[in-house]
Amino acid sequence: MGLPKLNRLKHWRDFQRVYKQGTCHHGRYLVLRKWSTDQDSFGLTPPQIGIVVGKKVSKKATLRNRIKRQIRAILQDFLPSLKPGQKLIIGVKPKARECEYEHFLRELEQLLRKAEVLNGH
RNA sequence: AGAGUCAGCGAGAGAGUUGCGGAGUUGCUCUAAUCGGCAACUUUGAGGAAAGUCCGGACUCCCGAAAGACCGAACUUGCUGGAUAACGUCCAGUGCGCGUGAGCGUGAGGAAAGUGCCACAGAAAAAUACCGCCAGGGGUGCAAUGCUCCUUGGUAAGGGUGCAAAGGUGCGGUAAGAGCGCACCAGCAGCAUCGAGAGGUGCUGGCUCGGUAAACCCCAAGUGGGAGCAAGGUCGAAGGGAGAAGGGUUGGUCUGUUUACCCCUCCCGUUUUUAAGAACCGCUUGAGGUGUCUGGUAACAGGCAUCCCAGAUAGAUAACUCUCCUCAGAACAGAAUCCGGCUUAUGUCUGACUCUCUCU
RNA sequence: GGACGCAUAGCUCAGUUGGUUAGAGUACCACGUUGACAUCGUGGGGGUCACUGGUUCGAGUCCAGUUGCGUCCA
Repeated sequence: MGLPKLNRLKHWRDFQRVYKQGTCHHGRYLVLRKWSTDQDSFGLTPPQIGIVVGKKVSKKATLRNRIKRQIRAILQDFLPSLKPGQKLIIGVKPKARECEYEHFLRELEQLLRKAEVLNGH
């Protein structure tokens, strides 16, 4: 994982919680799911992000890994500006098979703004 | 120049910025202490197939008195010899087949131990006589040694059928024919010889025998069976569910009232069990790489020197920029306990060799 | 990661020890029945037996490899 350990979403239960209770924002190639813990409480955990690339995107493990890495690399830049206490899942749609790095960059920026996850907006 | 065969290297290289996994050192922090957390530095970080899971092992647990010997069953393998921990793998050789050739392929034991099957067609699918050919006998009619009919026997030349028809071709021979005889070829048996063996070569003999064993089977060799690192083991015990017996208490039911008994709820500790989750071990020093020498045609083995080279657990290699190489820049593709193979997917380059054409 | 199973008509499935032209139901089409439709009856079309190679005279079936889909195991 290109992300620091603190910012990874690991537990199976956390994923379930985000899927059931979180809000959903669709893009063209990506899906962003968000679930915020009590925003007022001061148990400020850092933002945790998980990336999901299903087998429907591609059968090849190398291609799936490549997409994950590219998304992680983009998230590097956004990490400092994320609000704490949030859990995010980024899903990849099958259309993203032929996508380049720049596509992901634009799309992610849009989604993050839409979901109001960023600080100072 | 074109077409082709075989073998091998390597899996773009270097620099910078941001960022991640492991290991080590130092500092800070936490704690009674260890563990842990953070930061800095150093070092290291996917493959030739990591893949398919098709074989063979190592390792672990279960079954088993034990897995030491023999027998049987079941399964696997199948030219010969060797290599190996083992193998369905590899090396060398033999036979057969393909190719003009370099070379390539080979599931290649036994059908003369037995059983089954060989549809349709055909007389017959393993010893058979339908048509035919020939001979003997009889009947009928005619001038007839001939024709026609019946019957007995001989025959495997010819016909047609079929994937396949009883060794093939030619000559002789015969009533007609036939390995009945001869020559050559093929096959079988025996002997001699060469070879470690599969087999090769030569001579002699009698004249014969369909195919199928990726049908059952026979022979030879091998394997205790089953599950697989999500195997298996250790630590810890906060909280949850269920059952058992015990104690306490509240409320309800019952009663005119009280006590005892019974049912449900709650609490307490004891014990058994279950599900889910977490931590650690297994977890990487190995039938290990690299270099060199020796033995061997080779696969490979042995000696010496040297090196330590991923160990993650929602799972680490990315993004951007520049330079070199190139006409242009890359294909197939991601370790998950570890090895030896096989198979499949694939881009580039180098060398050797073969054939064809053209020129000198 | 490991252990298994399946693939036959548009769909759901048969297909015994290899054998002649691979079947059934449903769906589709045509005709009949009806004033018309449904039901019903008759007939018809539709198959790379997942793919590739081998054994065999002959493979849906036997053998080997490939592809796709699915199940189970802490």
